[in-house]
Amino acid sequence: MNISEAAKSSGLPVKTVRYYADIGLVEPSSRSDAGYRIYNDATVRRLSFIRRARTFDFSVAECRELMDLYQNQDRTSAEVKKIASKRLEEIEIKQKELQALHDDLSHLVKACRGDERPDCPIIDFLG
Amino acid sequence: MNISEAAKSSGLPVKTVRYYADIGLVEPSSRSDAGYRIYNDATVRRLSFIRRARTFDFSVAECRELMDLYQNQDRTSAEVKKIASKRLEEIEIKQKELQALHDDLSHLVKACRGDERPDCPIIDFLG
DNA sequence: CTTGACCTTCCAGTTACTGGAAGACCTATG
DNA sequence: CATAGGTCTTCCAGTAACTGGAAGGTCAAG
Repeated sequence: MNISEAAKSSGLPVKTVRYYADIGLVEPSSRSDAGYRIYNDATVRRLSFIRRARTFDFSVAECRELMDLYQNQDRTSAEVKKIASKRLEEIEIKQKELQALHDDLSHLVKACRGDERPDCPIIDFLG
Repeated sequence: MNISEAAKSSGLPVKTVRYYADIGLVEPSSRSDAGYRIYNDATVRRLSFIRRARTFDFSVAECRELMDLYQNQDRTSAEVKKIASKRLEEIEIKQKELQALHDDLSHLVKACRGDERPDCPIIDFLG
């Protein structure tokens, strides 16, 4: 598989696949004579793994950590759960912040008449 | 007010106040003979304005836009409401995504025993 | 053989800061 | 008046995770 096939198959942009190779996160299984990156099923699986983990908001550093666990036969599920739980906590904090943001802003938008006159509670609040 | 007082009063880090001056978002009202940035009540209000807007997830570019509206006497509340409403929609989309993320991940974390054994539904799912 | 799509590397830019170094300045104390 | 330590300045570099683009090599079809 060349890079565009691997990209399509893993659901990542080509640029990102190349980037992951550059930073040593997922290296191609080999190179063609012309220097083209070649991916096999295993490496594409890793790319998919990363893509999924990224949709879960795992940082690339955490992905690297997870990859190590993924490939390590001796790891315990406790190690994995620890990382995932930490991520979950962070997501929950984010959710609360976003909710507060939403409540305040929606309150202000509702209070703003949105007509031609310049007085507006959003601006009053912000200023 | 020197920069650290302005920072404290506006609730922003000193570095950020300096940064906002650099990018021309909020310039100090003047400079001392020694070149120190001097802020007055009006400029500090603008800093607070930006800080609030940023907590609402407005980008700096959007803050600039809001600042223009704020300082332009002829702006209508409709313009301001339009920008804020757009932002609110984005926040709602983000909330949905974050909720989905949370549901999936919490499901996995619950399903993972987190013990000494290597089998782990989180890894199974990601891989 | 040519055309056009695809591949390579490398460099720069994105967002909104943040950290740190080098050096000027300001304030308080002995 | 000297000095110590805190604050200010500018400038440079780095962050995260890509993304865009230029210059040039490669490959498959017609």
